Amino acid sequence: MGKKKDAKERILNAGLKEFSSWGFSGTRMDKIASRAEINKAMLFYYFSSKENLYQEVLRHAVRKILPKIRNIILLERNPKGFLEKLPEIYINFFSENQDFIKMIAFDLIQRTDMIKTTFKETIGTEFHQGPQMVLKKIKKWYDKGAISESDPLHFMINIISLCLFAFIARPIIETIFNQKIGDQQFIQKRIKSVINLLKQGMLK
Amino acid sequence: MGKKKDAKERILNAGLKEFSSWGFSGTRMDKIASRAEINKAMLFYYFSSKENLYQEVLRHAVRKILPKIRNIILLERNPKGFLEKLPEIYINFFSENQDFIKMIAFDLIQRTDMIKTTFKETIGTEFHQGPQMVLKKIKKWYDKGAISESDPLHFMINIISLCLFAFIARPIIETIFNQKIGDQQFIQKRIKSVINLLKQGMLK
DNA sequence: AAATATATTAACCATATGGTTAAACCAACC
DNA sequence: GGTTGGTTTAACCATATGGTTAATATATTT
Repeated sequence: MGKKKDAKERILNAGLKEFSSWGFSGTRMDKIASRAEINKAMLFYYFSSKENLYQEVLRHAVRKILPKIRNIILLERNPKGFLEKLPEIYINFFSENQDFIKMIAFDLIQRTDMIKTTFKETIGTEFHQGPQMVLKKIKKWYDKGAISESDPLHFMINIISLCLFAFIARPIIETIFNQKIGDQQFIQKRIKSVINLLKQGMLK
Repeated sequence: MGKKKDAKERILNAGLKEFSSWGFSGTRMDKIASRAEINKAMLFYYFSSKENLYQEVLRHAVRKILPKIRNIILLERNPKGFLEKLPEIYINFFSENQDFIKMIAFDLIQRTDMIKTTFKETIGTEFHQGPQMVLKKIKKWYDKGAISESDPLHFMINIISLCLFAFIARPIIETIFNQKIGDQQFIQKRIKSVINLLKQGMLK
């Protein structure tokens, strides 16, 4: 096999790179083909359309993150552990998968319906009632007096915002504040800062 | 005048709407034209190219937010006041200018060089050494023992993340957690939650 | 009112782009 | 060695799209 079955995989990788750099409409099929070092017709042979290739790439990527967070988010029974472990996992994953993040970010803005569908599909099959269960768990923590944020939704938004945003807004942050982001030092500091803020700010 | 000078303004508005919905390459000049209710040739008559129109729209939008935050960010001498006032201004502005946010968000991902230039231009002329001064001010607060976050950059990233992210990630948050965002109730709660978290988490 | 400058339009153009096709290639099996 | 089924390619195609042009309408100036 070797070369043969590689093609599909190479296309998916090239697709991720291109789509995450240029968005759906900015991406050219020719460029994906040349990046994957195959003839353009192969794209359509394996994936039938740009739209479809895009969805496959997205699915492929979404499936990568879910298993990583599922265990923490569902199994952790203690708010302190939750606020210590989740940011580290999120931030490390995001900093290691910036293409993925960019692609998601594009969808957040532009192709909202599609990403809703993709997430529903993927969450539906692999994640079940996850999100609702998490909200319930957080509510219980509040009722027991373990945390100070009364609204579970904002509790979660706070965490995700602090972990993700820096990696989306990276270029502008670098420009405005004239500092480099993305090296290991920044990431470690980011993890620390987020965990400190969350624990001190939401734990009782 | 009336109808006449309107055209340019109408084009800029239509441009903002279209560019923020579809990104640069996803936006069609014809659609901008029809939204602005003018002939397509007018776009090129006034703005000479898509690229140029895009930049004008972006500049137009960036200039709107800077004055709003400048005073707070430069004049506020007290960390408590800073953390109370900034989130409210940010979140209200973002929730009222979602097109603007979306357009910026596109640039953050896709056209990083351009947004760097635009910001440098606009900040350069209208904002001066603002960002550096803010970082210095925050450093002083830390040295005086008024705040617990030692890194001024992360201090600022924390604030902006918490204020902005929800409005970018809105569709996916709504999907995952099955809740509606964007109505007045959510915004008020968001402001409260952010201010609480920031004060409790970063003030000493 | 004539002349001049500005605004507006319909019809075009060149090229880029997603997608197709028909033929060739190649491995495995008989 | 030939047949079969998947894989790969070069050459095409139809259409969409950014951009142009030349003529016309509308103000503005003299």
